[in-house]
Amino acid sequence: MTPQKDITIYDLAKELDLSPATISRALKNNPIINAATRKKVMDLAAKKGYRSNAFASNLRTQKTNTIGVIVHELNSYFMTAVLAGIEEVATEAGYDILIAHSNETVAKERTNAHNLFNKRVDGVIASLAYDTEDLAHFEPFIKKHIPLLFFDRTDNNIAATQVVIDNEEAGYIATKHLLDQGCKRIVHATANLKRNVYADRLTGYKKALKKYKLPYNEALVLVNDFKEDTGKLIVESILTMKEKPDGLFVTNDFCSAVCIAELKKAGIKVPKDIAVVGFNNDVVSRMVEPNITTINYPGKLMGRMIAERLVLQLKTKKNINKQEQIIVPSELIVRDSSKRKK
Amino acid sequence: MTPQKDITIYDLAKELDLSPATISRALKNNPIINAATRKKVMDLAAKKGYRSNAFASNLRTQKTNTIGVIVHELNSYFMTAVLAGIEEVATEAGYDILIAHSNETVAKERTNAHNLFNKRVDGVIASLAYDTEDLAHFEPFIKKHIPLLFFDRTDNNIAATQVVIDNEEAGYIATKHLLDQGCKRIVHATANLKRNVYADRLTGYKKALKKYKLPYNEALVLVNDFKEDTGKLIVESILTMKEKPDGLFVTNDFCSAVCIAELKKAGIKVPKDIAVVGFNNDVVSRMVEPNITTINYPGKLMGRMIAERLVLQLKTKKNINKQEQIIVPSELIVRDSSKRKK
DNA sequence: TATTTCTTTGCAATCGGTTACAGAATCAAA
DNA sequence: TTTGATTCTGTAACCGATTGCAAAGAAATA
Repeated sequence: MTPQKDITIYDLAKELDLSPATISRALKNNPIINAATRKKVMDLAAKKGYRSNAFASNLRTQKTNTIGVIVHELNSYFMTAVLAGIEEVATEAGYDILIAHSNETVAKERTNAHNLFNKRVDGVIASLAYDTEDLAHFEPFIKKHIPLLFFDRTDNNIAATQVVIDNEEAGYIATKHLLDQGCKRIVHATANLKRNVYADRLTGYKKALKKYKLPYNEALVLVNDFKEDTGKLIVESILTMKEKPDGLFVTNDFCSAVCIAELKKAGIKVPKDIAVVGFNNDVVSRMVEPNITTINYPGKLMGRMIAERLVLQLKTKKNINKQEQIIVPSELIVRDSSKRKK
Repeated sequence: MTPQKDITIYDLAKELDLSPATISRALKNNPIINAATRKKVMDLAAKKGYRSNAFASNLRTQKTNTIGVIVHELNSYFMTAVLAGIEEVATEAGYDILIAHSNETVAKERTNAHNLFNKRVDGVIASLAYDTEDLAHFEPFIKKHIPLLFFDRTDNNIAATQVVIDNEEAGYIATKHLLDQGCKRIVHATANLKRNVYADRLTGYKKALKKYKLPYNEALVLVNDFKEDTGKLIVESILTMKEKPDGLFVTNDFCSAVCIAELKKAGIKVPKDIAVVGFNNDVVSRMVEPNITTINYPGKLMGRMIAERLVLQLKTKKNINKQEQIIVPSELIVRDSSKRKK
């Protein structure tokens, strides 16, 4: 029971009395090789269970056919959808993907970036962590002209293609919806305003208020992270407000679900007393009672689009690390958590 | 703006007038190299931004320092916790991890296994997909004496270390809890009985009934997958039963959450009319109303344990692909969805 | 038959790091 | 001063696939 040894092109060459060069060419369907020879090689390779040694190949060709993906989290419907989209396109184009998750911390994001750089991925797709401010760890890719693209959580201070939704518009629509339901005092619970997504949604929120000629009140904007007990904190804040709000726009479905549970515990009716809108259309938004009104955005499509851009950049060597923004559509899905009018 | 060229040990060697061999040794902290020389090399390497070429190294050493992890899904708290545990231990031991998700299908699991095999990972940790029956795609690892370990979703027909909870015991405890709450007619909603986890939980369910001298009624066991609308189907089945059940044991928290929502829609009170117990202690179990009684099991610990075994096997070359079972503790967490007694 | 062209295959260098073995240099002991 | 041990560094082969160039053989043309 000794371990099975790997078959190399040299083994095949010896057995067929050909040179390794011919074997190599035959295996890659190089038309310069005689069809009969090619078939012989292929057959023997299959029979012997030959598999190409990627290291040798990568070393020689200086390519890895691998795309690195850095995500800020894994545990969400949106992210799973994005990954699925990326995978589809990448696989079709002959690339493997390498997933690294930064778990919402720059520290891990930095490590992941270094790792992928050392693994010499051919391209990188990333969504920034919660607290990333300095993007220096992405510079090496740019210096080496390795395609680097961002989706969802991005930053305008880096030369890269980005695939995003129009967060300002989404924030505007969500807020407008609450206003249309008759809300006059809307709490906006969101996260780190250094992240584009949250900053833009806040801008949209402000814009909607302005449109309805309502004053912007900073005290109604609650900035937190979205840890598990953040919902509790938000509701506590709400409960201590002298003038009670009648609307709540949370930029995260998980958190809005917790908020709803906490509000109910406190005897506040949703949507009667407070209408609630979340963000992301996560599965949880359809699980809690009442179902949560939310912003849906197409994860899979975003994944596909960004992977397509990347593959195109790799094939054409054009537009690599050029600042460019692609906006995909998002939509408001109205459910019971915000319905106050017929 | 030409892309930055990579620095190699040859570049460093030339600049320091040393041989590549010395550079290689110095960079790996080989004590045979004079401390002063080593420092010189290290300093220059840092200054020049040298990074080792893993392909060259892997090619020569026939090792990748990479562990492949195949998970059946990504989008759950449990899985994220397991991955975090694996990552901690792996990183500490100098291994990278490579995540592949099979999205609950054998087809992708097979592809992933082949991919990891071709990437020549040093070891593999896997949790089986929903419909995996034939395990042939894992055989290549065993043939090559590459450590292969399973967690959670496993199979007894393959020679591998497995880290699991005592699913039979968990099923027993969950059922017993419902019986203790006065339930007499308990529906067991579960999934593919070919998967150990579901089969064992059913055994536990049966055992509890027997203990309480209640008859086992096959009509009360509903086998489905756990797609998004499965909860709806389960509740529909329940609604059509002539004798209404008073207990529901679902082996998945997401699904049990949907069930609760659907039951409520149908005017059935939880836990008064039907007491519900889920499985996994997913975040959602604390989000829905009432909070769901569930079985908690330690994802991070499982991740750490299995990675520790793997690292040990890699270091010692012992116990590779030996059938062995490690059981980690699980516990019932009682919440409102099942509480009918004080 | 001689010459040219085309097809097919082989030679050998290359990618960058590792390591067994040899050899040089230093120092201590005889 | 010689010998032996010790410490440090270098030489060169190797891992396996790729590819520019040379060359052999076959076929076509003169």
